[in-house]
Amino acid sequence: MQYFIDVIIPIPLQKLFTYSITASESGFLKVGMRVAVPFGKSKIYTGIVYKIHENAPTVYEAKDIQQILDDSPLVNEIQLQLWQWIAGYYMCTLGDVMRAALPSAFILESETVITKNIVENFDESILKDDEFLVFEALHHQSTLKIHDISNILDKKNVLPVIKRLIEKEAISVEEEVYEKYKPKLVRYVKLHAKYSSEESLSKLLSDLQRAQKQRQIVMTLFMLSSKTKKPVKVKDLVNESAASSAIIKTLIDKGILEEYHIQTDRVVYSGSEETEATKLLNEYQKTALSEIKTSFKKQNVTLLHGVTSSGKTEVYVKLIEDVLKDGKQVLYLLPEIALTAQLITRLQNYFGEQVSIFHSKYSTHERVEVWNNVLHNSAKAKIVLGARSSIFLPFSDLGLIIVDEEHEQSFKQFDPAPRYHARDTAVVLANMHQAKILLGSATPSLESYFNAKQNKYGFVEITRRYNNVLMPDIELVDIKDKLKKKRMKGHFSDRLIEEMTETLKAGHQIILFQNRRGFSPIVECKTCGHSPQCPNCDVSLTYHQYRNQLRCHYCGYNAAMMQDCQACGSQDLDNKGFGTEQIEEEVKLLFPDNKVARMDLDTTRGKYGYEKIITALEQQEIDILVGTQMLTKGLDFRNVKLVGIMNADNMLNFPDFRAHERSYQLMQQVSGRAGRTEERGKVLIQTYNPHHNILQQVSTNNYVDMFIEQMNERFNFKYPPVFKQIKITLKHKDYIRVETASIWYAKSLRQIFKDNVLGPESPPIARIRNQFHKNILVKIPKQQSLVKTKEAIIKINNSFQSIKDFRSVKVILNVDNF
DNA sequence: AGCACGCCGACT
DNA sequence: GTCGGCGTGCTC
Repeated sequence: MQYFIDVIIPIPLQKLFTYSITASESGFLKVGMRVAVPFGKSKIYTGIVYKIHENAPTVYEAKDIQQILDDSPLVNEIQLQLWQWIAGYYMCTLGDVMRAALPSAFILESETVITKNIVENFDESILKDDEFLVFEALHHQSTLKIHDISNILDKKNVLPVIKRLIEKEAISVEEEVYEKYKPKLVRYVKLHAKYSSEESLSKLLSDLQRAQKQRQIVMTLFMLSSKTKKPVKVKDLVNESAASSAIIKTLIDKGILEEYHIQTDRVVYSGSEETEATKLLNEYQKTALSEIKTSFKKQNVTLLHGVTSSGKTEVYVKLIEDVLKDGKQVLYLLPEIALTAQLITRLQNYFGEQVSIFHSKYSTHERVEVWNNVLHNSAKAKIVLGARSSIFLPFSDLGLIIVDEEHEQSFKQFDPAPRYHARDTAVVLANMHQAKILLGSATPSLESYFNAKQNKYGFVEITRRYNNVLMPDIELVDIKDKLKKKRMKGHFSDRLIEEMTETLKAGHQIILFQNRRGFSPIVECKTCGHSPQCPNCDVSLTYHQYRNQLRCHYCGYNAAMMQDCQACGSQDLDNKGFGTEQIEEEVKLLFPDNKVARMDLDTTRGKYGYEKIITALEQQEIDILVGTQMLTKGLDFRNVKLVGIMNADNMLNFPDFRAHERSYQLMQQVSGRAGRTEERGKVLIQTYNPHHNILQQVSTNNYVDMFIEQMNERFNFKYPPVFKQIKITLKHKDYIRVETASIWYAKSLRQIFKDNVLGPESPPIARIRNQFHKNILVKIPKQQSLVKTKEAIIKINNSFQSIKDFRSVKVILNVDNF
């Protein structure tokens, strides 16, 4: 009997690959284990066992696997089921999903290792110069990597050289696979066992009379171990005795000390051992909690619509407590940026070391440890607090998923496939586990609210803020009118300056929101009208004053700011539009006595850049904070009393069918930062169009009106959530080619979907990173089968790929188009 | 996606 | 004449 396995390989290919295994391997291997398999001429990849069977492939010879990498499955059956769902729903391959799901340390790669052949009297004269350099290097170093050879020869393509050396039998190559994850070992020392008796110890100490330093270390070690009754780390010993590690090494070499290693977790909970009792809920929270529980009896999914600062987190905490009592796991999903120290500490105070954190700022080693803790259902990972990718962790017994800030678009992965939405995937995951899932937001997405209204989801509301603080007072300021009456100072209306002055006088803090970073998005020559463009993208370059640079926000291109116009040489340059930098500068001029800070992508680059600003604001070292939408994410600043939105129009006019919904959410969320304790907060929104419906709805905090009106639009224009949609983007560096390709694609789609195909259209930014884009939209009515629609699109896509002129055109399928 | 094979321009 | 550019095709 022959045995085979079907394997998922982390490459974007539709099919699984079949390898042959021995009978004993078939007895050992289980679905979900990793195997290293040879692929192509020389590569070795990590694959996940998907199926074990006995059906020999007919049209090719299956290769043998190279080795088995696990002794128990790394991925469980539910996960594989979820992967399958993601690949199907989001139209990508299992390989794409595997790449996104596994921490990269689990995906081993092979590396070519070059060694010298042992040949007597090798004739070096047959080698050419570069070949000799490599050969010579192997005298000093037993093995070389491809990368090393690139360095030695100082060129990129070194394969021909290696090939010639192999032909001349000077060297040989081998593929080496290695584990990327290394458990963290901490070095400990103890006194050698032979000094365990009093007698031998005192002899040792007298022997060391002449080596005071060494004696000192032995004494310190003695002191430390009797004080803590725990093993002593080398690091602690060094610190405590103020000795160099060289002396410790001497002692180890002399056989006086003995060193040993203990495997340690990288992520260690450092809080106190005791956990706090959870807070008592107020009556609104209590009602919400019991309503959620009732709703969970009927439905797995419930939407919690709680106004900003209504204390949703406390409600989540109570729900988590219940689930933990049943011994089940909890997943708490948050947008990356809202995953702040504030919230983490809060949860750790309640649940201690049962909380694990999982997000992209964590190193791959730390992620492996969280993965393993979840896989073994360890007590350290009963609650996982994480960003979107934590839906891929190997949960075996999930009882509850919480998706906080459920409206956040960052739950949708954009660039590499799988382009999944973590909230929607979490709903599917919860169903697979028979778990409950709670979606929470102060400004729910139309999708979720619609589902709740259709009774697809349960629905619970909290309409009061915690401590009965009033919702902020929102005032719209007409800047068109202010301009006419000459009541603007730069980008500040007299009203805003007035309120700011008053707030500062009362000792409170201010947040100013401007949804654009940099100093000004367009630099224009006043003489000839020329403005510098990005050489790779169809956008104007944004001027960044702090580095005196022009930068492209799409590809990262940058250049020094020029002194005069590059087209006509005029020195009369003008800045059009404004960003956070410019606002910061104007504030500094208007309020020279107050501390101003800025929070955007540019000031939060470093690992703790973000945290630093938040802490400074909390400790009231900052009076006025200027920032982009980063400011909106669930932060709790007690002393902020005024929020200013510098310009509401640029977000409202954004060319996207969700722009109005997003503007509402954004403004409502920023407004929510004002007056979170006792006193009522104030919000000023500056706009050219104060009669805009969205602004009216924001100022009256009328979510339902916004929902009804937007749903009408979505209905009229056949947009989600009324219709489903799939966006198809084609990219190529040659404009003519994408254009012909997209016309062909749209025509084929129209043959099946008729009027429900839109485009092809060039997006507002037609070229990014030297690639021209074309979009085609397929609208899918509710009654039309989603599965069949996707099948038809895949069929068209396959025919498209088989046309050789189109093969170089990149196609991106974006399901749901968030 | 890699990576090899294969066919044409710019350098010794 | 070679080096190296990227179009084309395959990977169990």
